[in-house]
Amino acid sequence: MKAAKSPATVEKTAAQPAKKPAPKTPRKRAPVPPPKPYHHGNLRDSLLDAADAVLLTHGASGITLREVAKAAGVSHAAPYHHFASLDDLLATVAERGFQRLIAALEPTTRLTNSRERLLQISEVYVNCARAHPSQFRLMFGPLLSRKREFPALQIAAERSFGMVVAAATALDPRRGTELALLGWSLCHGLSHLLIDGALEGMSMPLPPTALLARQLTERALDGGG
Amino acid sequence: MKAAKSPATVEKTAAQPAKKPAPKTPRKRAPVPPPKPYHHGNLRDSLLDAADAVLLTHGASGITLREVAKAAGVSHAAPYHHFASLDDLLATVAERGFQRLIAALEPTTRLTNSRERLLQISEVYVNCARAHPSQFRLMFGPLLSRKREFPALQIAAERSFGMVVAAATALDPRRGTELALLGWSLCHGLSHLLIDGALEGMSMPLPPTALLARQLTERALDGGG
DNA sequence: TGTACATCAGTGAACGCGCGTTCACTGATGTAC
DNA sequence: TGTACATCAGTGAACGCGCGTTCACTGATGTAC
Repeated sequence: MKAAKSPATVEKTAAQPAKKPAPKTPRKRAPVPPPKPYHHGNLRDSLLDAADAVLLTHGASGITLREVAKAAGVSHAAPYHHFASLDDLLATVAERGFQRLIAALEPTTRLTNSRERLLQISEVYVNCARAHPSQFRLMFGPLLSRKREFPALQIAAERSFGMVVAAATALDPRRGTELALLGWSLCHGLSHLLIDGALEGMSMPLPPTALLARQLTERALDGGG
Repeated sequence: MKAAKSPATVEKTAAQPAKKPAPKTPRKRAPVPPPKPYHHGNLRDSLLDAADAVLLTHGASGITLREVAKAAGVSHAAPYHHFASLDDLLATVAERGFQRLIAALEPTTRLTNSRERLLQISEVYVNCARAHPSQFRLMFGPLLSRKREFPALQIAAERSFGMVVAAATALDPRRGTELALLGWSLCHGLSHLLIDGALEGMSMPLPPTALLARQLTERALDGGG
């Protein structure tokens, strides 16, 4: 890239002495138009980050190829050099969601108290869903049923569920799978009810949402009725 | 309505003696082109039924005003004489979904054993979701967060949750709401995991899906760990 | 170090499509007289 | 019972829009010599 081509640079070096010196602050605030190289360097990752941002701002239904490309600052045809299709991109976004969940669950593997481990997994799971609701919906959306077409998504999804099974099996070696499914269903349902607004305006006393996951899981472990 | 207007009736009574008797089967299979009156009579309900059918055949993402109108056999502008917008129609479809759930739950109210009542509610809930997965997704979709705009939807949703609360309160008068939320979350999450295909190909032994709801709820009531 | 050239990774125009919604219209219905 | 007329409930054309995807292109990069 030849810097001399930029008009802003030319103005600053050659033409500056001829100008009146007064208004220099606005010039310094935006010194040079963004470098904006023709080749992006790491557009694939940038597109995935942009997709996360679009999920936050536009919701799960507002995520389109064109919107993601716009958020990444490239033309809407550029993503096709990195993803075969919109579904391919979305499956990768979903996969990263599961990887984010796995990373958030990772600290719980160091807990030796199996019961506490399961309780913390519950908290993490629901907090994750509440922090990234649209990504959560995408992770369990229509693409999950087609996970055979997206092996990386399948592996990440299985691995995250495997962490729940491992904790449940540590607590109950004989019926760990069933206990895992109980805990997973409970947290998954609570997450959905919370992020879908099903509980809002229900005119009934509920504990603070931040405590719900632990509280309900405790009750399920201790016996509810 | 005047019965004499129907051509089918006329054929059967007056014109029958004059006809040759041989080929009567093809005539009777498709006796007359459909009456297709200009005025439908009960298009509003027909559109709602058509929407249910579209949900079954095209899934939750395939339900559009035009598709519903086509399924009902009318032009795509006709629904606007009965619904203010697509969202208005969809909110009514979702409301009918909750009403269907309420109707399915109704027999459980006659059970005197509170524990058995809660167990059957679990079964009915998950079976309902599995029987009508797309409708289930619509019921808890984006419109539910906007239930203030659709009072009938809000009332139906609250009433269905109220049935769970009533059963849970009968079992545990002190902490009924919490128990209801536990049971509801558990069944809601299990429903989602089942209909979204999250459990498929998970390479782990699971009990038959028809038994899962009761089994997991039993374990939550008795204590899981 | 320079040059020719293949390859990569962008651009922007264009494609066809289905969507929700609006509009002027028209056929059917119900009612007052 | 007939007739005039307002109202209702359809039709079909048209609107603008955003979508995923394709295409010919071009600027940038890397490599062989």
